[in-house]
Amino acid sequence: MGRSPCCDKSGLKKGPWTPEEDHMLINYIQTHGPGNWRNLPKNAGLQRCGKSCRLRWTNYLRPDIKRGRFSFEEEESIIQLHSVLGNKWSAIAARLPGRTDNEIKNYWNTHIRKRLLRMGIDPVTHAPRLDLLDISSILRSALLGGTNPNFLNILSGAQALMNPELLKLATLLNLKNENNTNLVSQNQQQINNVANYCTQQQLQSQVSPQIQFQIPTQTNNNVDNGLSSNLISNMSCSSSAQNSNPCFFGEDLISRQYSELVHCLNDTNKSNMEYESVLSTPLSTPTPLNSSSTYVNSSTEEERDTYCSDIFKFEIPESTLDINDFL
DNA sequence: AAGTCACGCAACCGCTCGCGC
DNA sequence: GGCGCGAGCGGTTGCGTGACT
Repeated sequence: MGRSPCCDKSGLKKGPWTPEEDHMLINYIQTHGPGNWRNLPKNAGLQRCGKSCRLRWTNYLRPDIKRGRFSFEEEESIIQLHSVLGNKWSAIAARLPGRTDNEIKNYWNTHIRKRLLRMGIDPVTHAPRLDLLDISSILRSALLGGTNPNFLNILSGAQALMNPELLKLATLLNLKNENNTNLVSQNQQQINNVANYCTQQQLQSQVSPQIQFQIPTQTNNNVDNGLSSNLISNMSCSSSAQNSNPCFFGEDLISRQYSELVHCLNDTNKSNMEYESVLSTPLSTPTPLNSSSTYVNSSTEEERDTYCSDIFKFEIPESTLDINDFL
């Protein structure tokens, strides 16, 4: 079955609408209401395709359309909705009063998409583009005890892409390794388990759109239940992700690996005091994704970049990581 | 001042879906 | 069930404009 043209295109005008055409269309719709787009141009005296009239009305002339710059709240909503709905622009527009699907689509393609790419976030999956960073090698370097004076710098560079709890763990291990060179040889297998997990997680995260939104809650002081459970919850996908993501990583394996690791760490410590002090220190203060309190509508594009970077960023204050505090 | 380039956005195109016959 | 049609949706295009050289 051949596709019939939406209208007879001969003699119909294309291109930008003139103010006169807009006025004619508005007048007609105000009198007769929208609908029956096929006959509307003829009845309104417009030399336009009905489809073109509908688009002009729905995307530009409709009185309830909100013009102007997108607010941070709207931008945040778009990102969140897009992570769930994908390129369903009409569905996203339905949840943003006054915005059209076309406008949202354009804004996504010209602003948000580019910003996410700059941040190393895949705009399709909303996952960090870990293919740009060999995290497993960084963690291995830390976990296997290679004394790397630039380790914290490496972590700092990686911090925008990594799970904050992994950073804490790797940082901690690096520091512990400096203090106890026997740790590696004694617990090689456990450490390798974690490193291997990180490698798998790195691969998984490239197809898991939910991971980057697993903003952690405040770290629990309890080493065993706090670190491992919090870390596990962040490494694992959300319940919805578990249902949809075939790559979901079972919690049993993660739990076992981290129980082993935490047990290993505890064995090497006479006291948990310094360990807990590390964990209780606010290494990260992630900005809640849902928080709108930090938004300023009049902010510049650069400020938005900064804000959006902060969504995925967790600070590691140098003072917090003063090695002397741990020794 | 003129030319070039990059960007943003309105509009178009082609496809799918739903409904009535 | 098949067909025709209208409407809607998502991807793409092309023009206007401002920045840059």
